[in-house]
Amino acid sequence: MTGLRANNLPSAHECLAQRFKTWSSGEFDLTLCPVRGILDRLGDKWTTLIVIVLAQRPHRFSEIGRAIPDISKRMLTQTLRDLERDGMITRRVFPTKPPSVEYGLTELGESLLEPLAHLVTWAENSQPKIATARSAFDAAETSPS
Amino acid sequence: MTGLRANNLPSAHECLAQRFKTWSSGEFDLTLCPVRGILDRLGDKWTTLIVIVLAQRPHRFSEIGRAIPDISKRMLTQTLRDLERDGMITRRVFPTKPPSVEYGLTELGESLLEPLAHLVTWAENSQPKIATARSAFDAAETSPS
DNA sequence: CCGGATCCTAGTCGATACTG
DNA sequence: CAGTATCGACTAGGATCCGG
Repeated sequence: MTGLRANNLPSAHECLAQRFKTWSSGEFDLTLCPVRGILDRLGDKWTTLIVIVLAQRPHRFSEIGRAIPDISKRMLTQTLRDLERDGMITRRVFPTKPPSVEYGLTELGESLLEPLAHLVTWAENSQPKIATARSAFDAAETSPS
Repeated sequence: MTGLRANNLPSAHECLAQRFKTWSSGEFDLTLCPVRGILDRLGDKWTTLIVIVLAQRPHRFSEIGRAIPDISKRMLTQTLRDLERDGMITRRVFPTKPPSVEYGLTELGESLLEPLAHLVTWAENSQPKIATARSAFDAAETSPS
């Protein structure tokens, strides 16, 4: 009864519902769910942007900074280290003078691109609707009656 | 040369690369990119969880709270209002006594489920790899030489 | 039962200055 | 060039009290 339809595109509904039931059944604690940690990472201000930049080709430290104008060196360093720690990017140091460092995606990092592209596409397509809903909501707020 | 293969699944690489080139070409400012705002929303601590909960069926206020044990009323209220403002969820008030409110996904909200399910699936599948990479990285840090 | 208002803490991020 | 260190502003988020 819980079988997903194999040939057809199963509704995202079912997919997520199944997953959620698994999570919330038994004593699986949502609080400790590792997926949450990962999603939090993706949600932070810079990770996704850096991944997208590196998706094109490996970049050097300052190159990334130029591609993302409003990131500070501090955040760039920190986010890169987090991504490296999670095995999403590689860090190659060339002992040239002055030294140069090149960052690139690992296989794991590249495997993120596909779901990420889906999400970005959705965001682009939905952006007008969201903007509309938002202004409608705000208008209703400011003129209640 | 830049044509995407139409019949085959185009690599996420190309998809994102195209998108990024569009973004960074001309004077399109990444800072103002509306997609960033949307991704930030998804990344905050509670929105995704609430959307997943509501994906199963409409819920009442306290029901959501019980499904997500470690959320405070404050954050629940705030996140729900943000989602409502963005047109992702509906809010129906029943003038019963005591009053009850039911939240449910709109079409727009449901359209998010699919890309979200992709991402969650990816996160679950990649979680072991990430854990491995993380412990390897930490081990290398604590014993440098 | 639903949620608004207020207070307060803890983490996050940016700017700046400094090292190798 | 590629970071590290320190400080300070900002803000997300939890606790609590209150009203409908």
